Amino acid sequence: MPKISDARRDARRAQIVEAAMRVFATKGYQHTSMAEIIAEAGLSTGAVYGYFESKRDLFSAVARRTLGRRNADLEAAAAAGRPPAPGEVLGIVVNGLVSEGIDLRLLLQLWGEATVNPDMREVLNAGVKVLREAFSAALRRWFEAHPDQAPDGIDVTVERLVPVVMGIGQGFIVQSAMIDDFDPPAYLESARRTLPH
Amino acid sequence: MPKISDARRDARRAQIVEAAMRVFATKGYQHTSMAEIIAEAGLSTGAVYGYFESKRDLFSAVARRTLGRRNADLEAAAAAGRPPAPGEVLGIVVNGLVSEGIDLRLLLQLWGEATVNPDMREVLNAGVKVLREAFSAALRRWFEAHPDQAPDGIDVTVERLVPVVMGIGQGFIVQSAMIDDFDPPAYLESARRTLPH
DNA sequence: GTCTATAGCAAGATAGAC
DNA sequence: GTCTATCTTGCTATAGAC
Repeated sequence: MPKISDARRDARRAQIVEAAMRVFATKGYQHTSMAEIIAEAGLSTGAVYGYFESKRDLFSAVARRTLGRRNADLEAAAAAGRPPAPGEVLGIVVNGLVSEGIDLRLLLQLWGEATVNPDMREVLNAGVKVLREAFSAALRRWFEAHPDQAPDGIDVTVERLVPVVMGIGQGFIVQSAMIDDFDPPAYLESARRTLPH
Repeated sequence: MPKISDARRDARRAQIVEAAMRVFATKGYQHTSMAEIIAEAGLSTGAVYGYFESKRDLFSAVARRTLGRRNADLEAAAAAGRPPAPGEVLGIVVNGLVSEGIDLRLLLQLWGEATVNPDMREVLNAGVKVLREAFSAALRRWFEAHPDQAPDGIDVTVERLVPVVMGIGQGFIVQSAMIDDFDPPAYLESARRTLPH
């Protein structure tokens, strides 16, 4: 029996998650204290702990949110008109991240944490699985329209290609977060040329 | 004026760095305490702090060492007989990492730390710059032997391709460290097919 | 549900003997 | 140069009032 309306509860959760994302992005997960998130959200310790039982739990909510949105982008793209080529599919996801204002450094921190924290790893694996399906669906649509590009069969080709497309996307994130003179459009353009098109 | 021989000093430093790498890899940089590294190295607090002034400094030594070795692999490959194709160049670097027993999770943690720690970021940028040159040299050799694959000119093609090749490598590291059912040989094989060959 | 105050703990780094 | 002992700081999470 919730003592406040679901809507109000969800709004509070969103308020806290968004505050956490801002602080995590600038200071990093590990270097962010609960006190900072609490201050950014404009709430009190007790209030925040009423919604999230630990810093880890909060981070995992951030991960779920981000992965869910990317998945939605891909499904929208798969449902739209002309099927995008592999490089364009990649562009959709990456640009979705960027245009939503997600600091890509946050993703690197998320991955780093997952290497060490089994809970986090599980959250990411579940999310990646869904994302991989969405990538597969999007690529399959394109290869069905261009069967000459898949001499070994569409299913085999798609299954083979998906990890590399995702890998190029992960490379984008790594370089974008880490390299001073990284050139995002040039990277994506080169990915487009390299992947089947 | 060193009070012990340079050789002995270097050996101690290596001993400490190697112990740190082992602990960082299994527990993660952030979750590793100096006490653990010190125990793993079989030394005392004072001894370790005599060689590295902070945990961060130690981590930065780990980064320098790892990047330096990869660079050496690539230079060796570039100097060897038949120039390897882009996908093979990638394989050389990745397999170098793996066969040296480097836990790839360590690299993700390294990147995560670099997003937040300017000193670390600088170390990595310097290393990546060197590594990028080595990649460029290796790819250039191959395109010089296969100019038909570079219709826009070798220099342009190489410069365009290097970030994506590195990106695919970074994707390998991310997926390898994070995804439960990742298949490394299949990934590398697919990369070989996707890149010019 | 939200607040303030603080318990309780872990960890990085230092001091000083040998 | 290396050791042991410990100081100091900063943080997560809880307790209890409103």
